[in-house]
Amino acid sequence: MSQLYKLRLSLLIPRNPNLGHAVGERFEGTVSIQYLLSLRAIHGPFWPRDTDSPKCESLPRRSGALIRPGRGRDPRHLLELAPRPLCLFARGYHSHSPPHIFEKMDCDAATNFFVEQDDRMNAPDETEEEFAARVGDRRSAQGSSSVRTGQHSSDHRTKTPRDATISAMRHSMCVRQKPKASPLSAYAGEDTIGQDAYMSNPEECIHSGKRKSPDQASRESGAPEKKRRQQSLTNLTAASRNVYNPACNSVQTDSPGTCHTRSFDKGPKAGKLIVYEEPNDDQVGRSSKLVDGGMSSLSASPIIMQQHESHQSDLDPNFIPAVVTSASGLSQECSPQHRQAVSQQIRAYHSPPPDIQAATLDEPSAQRSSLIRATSFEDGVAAPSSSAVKSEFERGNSGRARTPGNARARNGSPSCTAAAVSPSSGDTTTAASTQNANEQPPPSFPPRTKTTSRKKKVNDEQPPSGAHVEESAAKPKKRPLREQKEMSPAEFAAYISQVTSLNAPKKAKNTTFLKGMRIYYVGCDTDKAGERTRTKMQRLVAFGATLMPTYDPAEIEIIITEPKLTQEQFCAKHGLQSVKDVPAHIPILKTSWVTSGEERPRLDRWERHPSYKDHVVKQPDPAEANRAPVLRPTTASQDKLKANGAANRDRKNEAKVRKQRLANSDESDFDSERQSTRCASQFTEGHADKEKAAVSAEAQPDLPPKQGCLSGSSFGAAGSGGPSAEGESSRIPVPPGADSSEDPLAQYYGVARAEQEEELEGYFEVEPPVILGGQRSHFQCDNVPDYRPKLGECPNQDIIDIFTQLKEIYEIRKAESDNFRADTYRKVIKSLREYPKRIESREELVQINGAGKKTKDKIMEIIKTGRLRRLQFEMTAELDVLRLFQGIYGVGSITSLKWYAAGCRTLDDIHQRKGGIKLSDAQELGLKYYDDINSRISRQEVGEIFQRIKDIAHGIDKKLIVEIMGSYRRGKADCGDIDILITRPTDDKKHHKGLAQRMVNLCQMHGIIVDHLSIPSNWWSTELVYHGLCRRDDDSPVRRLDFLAVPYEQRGAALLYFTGDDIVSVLLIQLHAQFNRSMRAKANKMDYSLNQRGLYDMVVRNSSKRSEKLSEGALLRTSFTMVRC
DNA sequence: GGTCAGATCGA
DNA sequence: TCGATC
DNA sequence: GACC
Ligand SMILES: O=c1ccn([C@H]2C[C@H](O)[C@@H](COP(=O)(O)OP(=O)(O)OP(=O)(O)O)O2)c(=O)[nH]1
Ligand SMILES: [Mg+2]
Repeated sequence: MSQLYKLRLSLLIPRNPNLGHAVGERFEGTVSIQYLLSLRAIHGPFWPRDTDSPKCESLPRRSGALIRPGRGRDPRHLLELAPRPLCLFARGYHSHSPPHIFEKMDCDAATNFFVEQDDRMNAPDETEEEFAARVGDRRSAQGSSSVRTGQHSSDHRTKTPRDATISAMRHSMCVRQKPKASPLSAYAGEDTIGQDAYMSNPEECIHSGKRKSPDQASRESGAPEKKRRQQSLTNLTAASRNVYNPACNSVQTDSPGTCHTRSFDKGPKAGKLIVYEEPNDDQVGRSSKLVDGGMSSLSASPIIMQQHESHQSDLDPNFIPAVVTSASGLSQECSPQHRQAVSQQIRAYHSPPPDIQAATLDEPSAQRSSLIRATSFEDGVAAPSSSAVKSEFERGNSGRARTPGNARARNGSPSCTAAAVSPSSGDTTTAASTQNANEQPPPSFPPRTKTTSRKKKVNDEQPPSGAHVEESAAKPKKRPLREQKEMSPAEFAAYISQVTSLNAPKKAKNTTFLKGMRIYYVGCDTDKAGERTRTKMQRLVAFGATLMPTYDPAEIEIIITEPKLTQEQFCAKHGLQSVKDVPAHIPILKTSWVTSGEERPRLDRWERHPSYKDHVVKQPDPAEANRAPVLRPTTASQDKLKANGAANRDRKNEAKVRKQRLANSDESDFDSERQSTRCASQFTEGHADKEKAAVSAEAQPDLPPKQGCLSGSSFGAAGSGGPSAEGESSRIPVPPGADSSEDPLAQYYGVARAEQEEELEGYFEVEPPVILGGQRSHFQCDNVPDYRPKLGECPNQDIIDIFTQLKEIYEIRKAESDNFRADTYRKVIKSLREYPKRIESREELVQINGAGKKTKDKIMEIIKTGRLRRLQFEMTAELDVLRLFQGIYGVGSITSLKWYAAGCRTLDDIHQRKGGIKLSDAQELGLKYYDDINSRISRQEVGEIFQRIKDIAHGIDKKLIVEIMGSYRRGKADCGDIDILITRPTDDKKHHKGLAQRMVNLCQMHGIIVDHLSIPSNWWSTELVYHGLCRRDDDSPVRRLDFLAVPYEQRGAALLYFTGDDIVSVLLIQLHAQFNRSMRAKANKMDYSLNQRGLYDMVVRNSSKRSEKLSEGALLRTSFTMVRC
């Protein structure tokens, strides 16, 4: 029995000016708790605004009211705004939406609820009493009962014939989706379209499935599929024990086109997926579609993903079971019984209309999809106040100058003016008139037209001659480290060294940071090298280090350990009495030392770490002091030596130095090195000061902060701040003097350690204001929803700003570690933004999702002291350079680091190939069009370009479905690129193979496409990815253009993928809200696999034990994607 | 102590 | 296989 | 860095 609540909701999402949606207003009425929950589930947690009426006891405070549909409007329209149903999952899984939602909304309830939702809301003219009387009694929801019965009710698969099912779906959709003449219909209009499209889906599938001959199917799937099959079989063999008999799955499809709801109870965030199954056509057409997620089903827009036929098409009946069998692999984690149980939960389900893909795809106007609206809604929620809204959308990325702040660091402007490359002349495209996609290969296969010289694929490779192209889909997967043979750390060290050395010759030159350094790494594990240990070792080797497998004081130069490893443990591992036994000349550093390279060619960061090592730390300062000195000398002998200098610890100095350098001009490596060294020494002093300051509480925050600021912010500041010090440092070589600083350092260490041990890497205090200043406008919090205490800024903006900085740092330097920390910060930042009031106590932090102990500590520190000590220490200079380089298309963290190490500091350096660096074709273009590519594109321009391309496409084949995706589809005010999805119905038995190429060729001829960034491996496929550069006209900037062609059956999944989630760009870094990732993670957790092609079931993942065998069979795939049959 | 999305393309 | 990108 |  559902409880009723009075609800006054305020829709916090202002209208999205780009989509012309008006969402706001208010709704007052009575609804059931389920309704509330469902809304919340869809739209994510919102802060309760009016706490007066809705008694949301059952709802966590935070999850309060979500919406505020228009006054007098049927709030249900909001459902139609829901982006993608599965969003729930995503939210539930990644975004920290309280799991309880899933708990409360069990599958049955959710499913039924959706069907009945009409009845759960009061009619406009209905009194509360009336409503209560009606809704209070569950059975009252008879209206849709028939539908319900057919669709959801039973746990057993409905026997409803396919047609019936479909019609039932339609019916349900109608009921549910189209609120009576809702004012929203304006944009809800798609529903109709959606329905049609939706309905056609299943039918088409079946159709195509049956229509296709097994032969054909197998042909299409091609070799890869076979391979996979073989592999899978192999796998099976290995794991033939636990057999999961699909036959046991009552859900089996005997009736065609049955929809199943699958529920999952794994983990706290369990949810469910509703799967639509095609008729069990043994040979072909078996496809499972992910209709949506539990609650999502309520949304008017379910998403359907169909598997590509080819995936299953050639699976023979026998094979399938086998595959399933392979699930035995899973059995270890998930017993057959369990799976069976789960599967039994599957019920027939009538999916709601899938407007999304259908609508969009079928309907040209890209804008009006509800999805967009939905998304925008989401977006709005996240950020905004009305004004905010605007900001949300408009601000998008535009706010932050795409031109990286780095630009300043840029000495020379990259000649961005380069003219577009003229289209290749002899294009076959010419022929491109309107031809239909034929089964048969085009008469003359279009030659690849890449302007740039590319040798690679010969497009024509796949002769269209009728047969064969493998569209395959076998996807290679990377094999988890754990699959590798088990080895002890020492063994692995030796192994990795060897392996690397074999491959090294090639790369060697780029990975020299640690070249020649004999490093002994000690992880936390002893017996066998775990994932972390392996990763670290690999990294060390990758950077050129000579990894010593065992602890041999005579051979070792440096010891690197994990922060967590205590000195006691260290000693125990090596049979030492105390760390003191470690020769003074061997510094014990943390892993971060390697990655913390400062500026110099070799990663210097590590310098700051010399002090850390617990062992060392514990030891009297002298010890460390000694080490540091020793280090230098050592380093002196080697290139890296420099880096080692204790001095290095201070990044600030270096940063400053660098900045100066940059400002002045590049200096030779030598100089730079020397400088850094000098600086370092001074730094130490600086640190000492800081330390003192820190120790004495914040009594003397000034000095330290300033330094920090200086280093971090601007030159000028630097000069004024720690003036003499820095100035001198750079000028005065600090020879042994540096050593003198050792003492101070020692102290610093002591203090620092305590803090550092926590894991924070050394960092200096920085003045938040300075750092934060420029970026603020880019934060979503800029505009705050009215329910927030203050408009314009989040109550915890300062914390957010600091965390944002940390996140950025980790992202730019992800090459050196991983990106998971940045992800964590992202989550926390998001949570903080959603938190309505100023955080004052640690207890409150419980509500900040994603914040663990360390994060909480940081937050508290910020609250108490106004700053995070550790924060920046980042050498802004280096960071700026890396960021600058990463602004070049095709250049990521690793490449930027290499270039930096090679001595490059500006784009001019890159141009000149300073240091002998090499650029790929794409990077070349990225450099050439640096500014263009890094600027946002107005919707207007995107629309124009898209229209031209679309026209061209339709000139080739009117049946081509060409739709714009990405941020444009989401309604963003500006776009980073132009994403276009291409597909084509196959009802006339024709396909779009080769048409994408013709599109590209024609676009080139028309001067729209100017160059290519990457070309599909096979043009003759219905499934391909193309990246290029285009421009509206000769006077317009060059823009990135992405084509994604997919088989018609996969359009749903492709749409889901390509539409993605909102992205907030901050200083060249894209921060995806992670919609795709989270949804995929969710699917994964449920033992499904979701990708741009569809949702796959029966994914077999290597289990620990099996891994051995598997690994042996090198061919082993990490997972098999099967379709339930 | 493992996992953190899953895929394509270039080199 | 790795790096970058979607 | 968090979570399982
Ligand atoms: O790591 C990623 C990046 C993107 N995508 C999907 C979602 C995204 O929406 C789509 C297009 O990518 P793009 O980089 O163009 O992002 P966008 O959302 O269009 O934003 P913008 O182009 O404005 O930067 O590809 C992913 O799945 N994973
Ligand atoms: Mg885009």
